[in-house]
Amino acid sequence: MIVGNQRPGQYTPCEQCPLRKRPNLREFTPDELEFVKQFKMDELRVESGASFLRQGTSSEHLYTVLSGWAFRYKMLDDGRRQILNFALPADMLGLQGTLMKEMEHSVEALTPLVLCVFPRSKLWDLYSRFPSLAFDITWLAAREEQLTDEHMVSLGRRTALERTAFLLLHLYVRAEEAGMTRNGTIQFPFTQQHLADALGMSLVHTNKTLKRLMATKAVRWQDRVFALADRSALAEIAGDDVTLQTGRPFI
Amino acid sequence: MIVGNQRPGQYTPCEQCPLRKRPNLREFTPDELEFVKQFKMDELRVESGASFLRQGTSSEHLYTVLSGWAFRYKMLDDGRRQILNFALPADMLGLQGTLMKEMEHSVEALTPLVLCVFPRSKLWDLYSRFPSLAFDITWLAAREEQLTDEHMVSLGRRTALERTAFLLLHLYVRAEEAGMTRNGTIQFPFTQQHLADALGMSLVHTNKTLKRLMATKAVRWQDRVFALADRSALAEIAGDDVTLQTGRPFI
DNA sequence: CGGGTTCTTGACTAGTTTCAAGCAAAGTGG
DNA sequence: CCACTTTGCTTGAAACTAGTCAAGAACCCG
Repeated sequence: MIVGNQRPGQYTPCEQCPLRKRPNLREFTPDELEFVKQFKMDELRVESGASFLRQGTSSEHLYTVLSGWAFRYKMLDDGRRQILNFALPADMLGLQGTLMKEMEHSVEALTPLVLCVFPRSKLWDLYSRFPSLAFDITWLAAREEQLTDEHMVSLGRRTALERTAFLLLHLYVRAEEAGMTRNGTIQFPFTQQHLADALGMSLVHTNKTLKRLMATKAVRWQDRVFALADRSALAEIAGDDVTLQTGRPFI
Repeated sequence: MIVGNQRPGQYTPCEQCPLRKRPNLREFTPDELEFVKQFKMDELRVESGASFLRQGTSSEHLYTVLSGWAFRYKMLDDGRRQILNFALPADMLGLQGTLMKEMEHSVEALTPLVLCVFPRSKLWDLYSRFPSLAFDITWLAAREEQLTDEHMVSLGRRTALERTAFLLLHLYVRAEEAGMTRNGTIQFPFTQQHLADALGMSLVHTNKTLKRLMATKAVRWQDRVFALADRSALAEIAGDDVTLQTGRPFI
């Protein structure tokens, strides 16, 4: 695990934040931008496969994903793992660890990850001086819950095929919003084991379900490249289409 | 469904809020109390079985449970239901509906329910003038997510017996914190169908799993009365004990 | 005293996991 | 540069878990 900013030359100033250019994100006022600029204390690069937040520890920092993929997960004592959600650029991580006594989940990088680091100590300052930003943080927390609620329906009540279709569609749509797709195609960085741990199924059954799904021609997924061939067919199989909140904030 | 305060004589002024007496809850400052008092616009009584928040609608209000049980749930088109979480006194409901365009889940009363009603329109006021309360709302959102994360592990990775044991223990502990238990005993207001929908299992299988669990003598549950006979045995079966955050806020 | 809801049980079926083995691609080290 | 190992994907068979169907018992309410 790499701690701290290893390449100071590549530090991204908030004025030039690449996330700012994305259409779906709400604008900062000049005041907010000025505050966020000094709220950001560092940039952290994490190599893929490293867990930079761990269940049972308290985190001094709050993070926003600048680039790359991560996932939140929980482990049981005997090694069973449940992936709770994936994190993409503009998503916030570690809020629980700064508000609560300790984190109850871990976060691992799926790809090389660049994170903006915010100190817990200035969070109070943010809440006092920028209620609009405080609002945004609450919004992000509520959205994260909305995503996990939806995933919970999959785990509890959708069939293996439905839930696999739904998760792939969900991830595709989020990646699309993050501008990571090209011609209905995206490089998914996870393995079938990750998918299995997210879907609450065994690896073998996930593999067979994936085959079954690909037999419908709605999607293709080979060599880590995923192609959404027929969205409405996939949504049909999933039993529901995926819509994301528009005009979302980030910090 | 009963709308508005039907019995004005029973309106609970915030100074005399019964939740305030509970040990685990954080205190308000006099200023905060004064604000909350005028933030509370009404008291709502809902009869059991009524859904007072519905997925697909936007809610003008935010609620805090004063007394009674409720549950958050989502329905699929064909009638499958997933219960996401239960709500007890001091829990906040409807935050998603006030922050987002619309609710993505519904909430139904399990018992006659009394709710404090807060208008969305004054939420901005709260964030501007009382950062401490804004912090509390974020805290409550983060906690709700923590609870659903844990439940998600159950649905995805715990066996039927483990997840049943865990949910019962979880509900008992929360009810205990809310002062609703007596001598290791509590009146649970839900049916096996509710439990099944929370556990992501069929009614029949839930019933059989419950029998199996009761055969261990760790718990008893008859005629809606639940008795935690041996907590450590139950925690052992669940694979994990339940601990709640201490010093929680409420509004 | 019905009629409805909830709980219970057994038998059967469908879905899922586990076990085991093989293959391909990528990475490692002499 | 070529064995060798590791990782990820794939497949079939057997064992187990959970769902569906069906029916009866217990209880509550009006």
